[in-house]
Amino acid sequence: MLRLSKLTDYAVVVLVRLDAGTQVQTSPCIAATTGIPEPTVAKVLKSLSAAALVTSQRGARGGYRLARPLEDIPVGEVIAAMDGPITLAACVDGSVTECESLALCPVRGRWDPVNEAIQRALSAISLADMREAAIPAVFRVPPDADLVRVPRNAELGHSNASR
Amino acid sequence: MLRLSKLTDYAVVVLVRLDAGTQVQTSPCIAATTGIPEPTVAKVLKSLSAAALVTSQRGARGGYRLARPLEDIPVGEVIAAMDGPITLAACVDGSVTECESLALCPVRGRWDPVNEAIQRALSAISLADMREAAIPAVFRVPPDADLVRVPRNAELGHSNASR
DNA sequence: GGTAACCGGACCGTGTCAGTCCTGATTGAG
DNA sequence: CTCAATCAGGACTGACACGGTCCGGTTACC
Ligand code: FES
Ligand code: FES
Repeated sequence: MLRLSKLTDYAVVVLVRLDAGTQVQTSPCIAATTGIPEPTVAKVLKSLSAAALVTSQRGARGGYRLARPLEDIPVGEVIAAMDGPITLAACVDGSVTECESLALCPVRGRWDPVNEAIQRALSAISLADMREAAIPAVFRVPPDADLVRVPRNAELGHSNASR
Repeated sequence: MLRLSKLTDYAVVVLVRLDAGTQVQTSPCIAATTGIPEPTVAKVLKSLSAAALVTSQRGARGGYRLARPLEDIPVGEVIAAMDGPITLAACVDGSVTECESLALCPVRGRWDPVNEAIQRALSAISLADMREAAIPAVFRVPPDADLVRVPRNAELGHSNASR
């Protein structure tokens, strides 16, 4: 259904959450304030760090910090960081691979304009646009509260309640 | 990787192929001229028929025909016919379902503008645009040749040669 | 009536993905 | 100096959607 992976959605949530405050934030802290399971948050942060969207501080009192302001992060870049490059079909860009019966395919390489249009649309929207849009104040996290360190064994209450 | 399903790619191939000639074409015939396995072609045609993109003629000497000229078929409609409605995340449009921890999600419903941008990009490109683009003449199928009926047990030679 | 083609399902192997866990490497705090 | 907190990177597993195939039934031409 042309659906992006759930990890990408989490990445946007984490990045927006990371925007509050200038201090580094640990993955357990982010997990607690977003409701996402902690191992998953760690995984997302690692991918984001590999893509240079966040900077990491190792060691005790370490954590993550935004590498760039949200305004400079197009949503397409987040998708590319999590799900790999945006390629609708197997035969876009210069990749000649994959398509086995490419000698017969009449639309060989014809997905390129479509792919390009999507990439352009995804580059025009930044994470700030997604944050700025009208969100009920209830959902907003206070910028300075909840930034206290939470112990690793904090009760999150999301263990097996959903499914 | 934001990749669309292979069936959708096949659908575009089949639709472009169906544009040649005004007569109805059977699925074995299309399968032979495109190199796609015949049962798969039948499945694609069925989905396309359900979406009213092609019209079907039952009975002997039956087959499929384009319901509209290629110019009037945006590629987004084909994707919607094959992969369902275009919904990047689970929470777009009015669907409040799926998102379990929606009370915490800070980007609730914020994928809507992104989704909309993609839909607009996908609606602006028609199948004719994908066909018209420069395709080497070698890959073009002669418009009137190969339109002869092929028996169902024709040797296609794609059984296990590729993998 | 026979035959050729579509119709609408069900069916199953395979591959990808979400989620978890474990073992290091690094750095600040005590 | 020692320890604990935290990130880094990979391996592993179960769930699930997807690609692909097949079957009985129906419709229309010959
Ligand atoms: S889909 Fe790649 S050549 Fe046809
Ligand atoms: S992804 Fe749907 S509410 Fe967050």
